[in-house]
Order: sequence, then C-alpha cells, then structure tokens
Amino acid sequence: MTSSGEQTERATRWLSTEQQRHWRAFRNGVALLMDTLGRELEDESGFSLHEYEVLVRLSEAPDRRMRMSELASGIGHSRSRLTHTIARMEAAGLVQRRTCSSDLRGVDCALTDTGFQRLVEAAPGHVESVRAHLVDVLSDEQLAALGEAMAVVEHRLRETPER
Amino acid sequence: MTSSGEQTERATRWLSTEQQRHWRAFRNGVALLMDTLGRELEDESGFSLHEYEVLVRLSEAPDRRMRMSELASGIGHSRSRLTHTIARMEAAGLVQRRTCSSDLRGVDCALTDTGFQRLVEAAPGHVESVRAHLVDVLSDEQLAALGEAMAVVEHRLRETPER
DNA sequence: ACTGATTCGTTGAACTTTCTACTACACTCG
DNA sequence: CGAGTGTAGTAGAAAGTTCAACGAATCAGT
Repeated sequence: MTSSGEQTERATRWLSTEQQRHWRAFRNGVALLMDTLGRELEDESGFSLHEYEVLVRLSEAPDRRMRMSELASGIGHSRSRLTHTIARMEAAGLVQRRTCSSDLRGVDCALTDTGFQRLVEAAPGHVESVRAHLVDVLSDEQLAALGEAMAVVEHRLRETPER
Repeated sequence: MTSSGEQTERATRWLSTEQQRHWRAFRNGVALLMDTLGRELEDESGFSLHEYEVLVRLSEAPDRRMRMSELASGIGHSRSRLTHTIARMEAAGLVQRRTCSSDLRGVDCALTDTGFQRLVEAAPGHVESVRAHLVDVLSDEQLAALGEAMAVVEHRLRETPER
C-alpha cells in the first residue's frame, strides 16, 4: 500500500510429494492419537487431557502449588481459559486458590489431597494408553526421533520473537 | 465383581526417563505447533484449521463434492460437529448442501466456486507456515521419521477393532 | 411386503473455549 | 510521591464442540 503497490509475487514453494505425504501422516496421526488418548482418559478417570495436564504440573511443582500465569504459560493456555478451567476444578475439590504472598496481584493454585489422590488413580491407566497407542507401537529409535524432532520444533517456536 | 473380587494388581509399567522425556517433548511440541499454525492461518485467511481441512478434502474429491459422513470420518469429526461446521460454512457461501442421489438419507456437500477460490488464496500462506515451523526446521530424514512413525500409529489405531 | 434394527444427518441444550473489557496491584521515572 | 505503563487475574458474552434424542431412509430377515 506504500510504494510498490503490488507486493512482489513470489512463487509458492509447495511441499514435495514426499513432504506432503509426511506432513499429512503427521497431522492425521496426531489428531487421531490425541483424540483416542483423550477419550480413554475421560472414560477411565473422568478427566480431560487438559485437566490431567494441570494436575500433573501441579503435582510436580514445589509444594504442589503454582501461580496461575506460570501454569497457563507452561501448558500453553490463555489466562482466561485457565481461570475457567481452574474454577471448575476448584468446584470439584481438586485444587484450591490462595492469594500469593509475594505478589498481591497473583493467585496461587494448590493441588488438594483429593486432587493428588485422583491423579494417582488416573495415572496408571493413562500411561497404559500412551504405551498402547504410541510408545509400544514404535521402536525406541522411532520414539526418540519423534521426541527430538518435536523438541527442535518447540525450541524454534519459543525462541522466535514473534511473527 | 464375579469370582476374584479384587482384580489382579499388576504393577504399572511406567515410562522410562527417556521415554517420558520424548513423550512430553512430543506432546508439548505438537500442542505448540498446531496452535501456532492455527493462529497464523486464522490471521491470514480467517479459516480455522478444521475449516481449512474441510475445504482441502472437498477440493480433492471427485466433482468437489463429498457425503457428509465420508467427510466427517475422513477428518475424524463427529457427525454432529460436521453438521454445525458445514452450516456455518454454507452460510458463508463456501459450500453448498445437496441431496444425495443414490441414498436419500444422505447429503452431499459441494465446494462452491467461492469456496475453492478462497482456498486457493489461503493455501500459499498456510504452506509457508508449515514450512517455517515444521518442514524447513527439520532435516528430510527427521520429517520422514515423523511421518512414518505417525503413519504406524494411525494405522494401528484404525485397525484395532476398538478398546 | 412387513418388522425391527441400523445408518444418516439434524437439532437444541449443555458445556468448553475464545475474545474483550475490566479491576487491582506493581514497577518506573521524573 | 504520584502519574503513566505494564502485568495478573477475572468476568461475561460470543463462538464452537459435545451429547442425547429424534425423524427419515435403508437394510436384513421372514
């Protein structure tokens, strides 16, 4: 809109047949896998994958408590979304909100004993699912390749300032 | 509940440290990647990844039309969800519903010229995103490993009768 | 043909997630 | 100090998804 009028037409660098095949396999496989893991977790323990993730993070935090925003950015949810999720989980007695001592704006979210207990009960079944559909289906090398590739992807995405 | 009372207590086969590391990297990486691709697509073309997927499938179908249920199972959405999605897309003029000639229960979903046009406009940007955050970030071998591993996962999930 | 079971797609309500606006506190710089 | 700017969390409305129930068409068995 400034000087050049039309932005330079650059030919799209389409994916090669192979690349497209792999990308689609990845996309479809991930969707189906996550869907399945989510449904199985839901059936067996009543948690969604998101709630489970919250429980896991809290259980591993010092004192089993964490600030809302840490929790949110850690699992990549919006602050708003986490507020709603935690509200539901608090109503269910899984977590408890406390005012944060060091920063009066902040709120700490603490795992209750009930919440921890329910996580302990849910974990074995979930691990079984992950094994059955991912870990035990692949060779050690394949799993490692998967993990390492996605670590690179994540690292790049986090280091990039923005786009 | 029948004979044995307690079901046999079997020790949970937890993941090894390495396995857990890879599984988490996979989970986090996938979440962040898909999130980013979705947001970029949304910003550039106004489509969600789901809508985009619908457009792609239709554009590749013979006659650019497909039965609702084929479409739904192809992309792994519930029939209900697809109904709602297609309703919105139809209101936006991207697709059109027609009665299916061979089966009066069925409904065919056809891509409109507008829909095809909008897909053509959206595609280059999306491919750029996929390259920037996945394809060009990995070696050919890594991408191939990713695709092949997930193809195995998907295949296993589809062949299993149910769980 | 007739009956019952099944599949197709839709509907509306309940629920979850996203988006936007808002309050309160913290930090910083004159 | 105190005005301006940024950050933490929340709240409610809008958008999207899931769930259960339904009407219509097909299929299988008699």
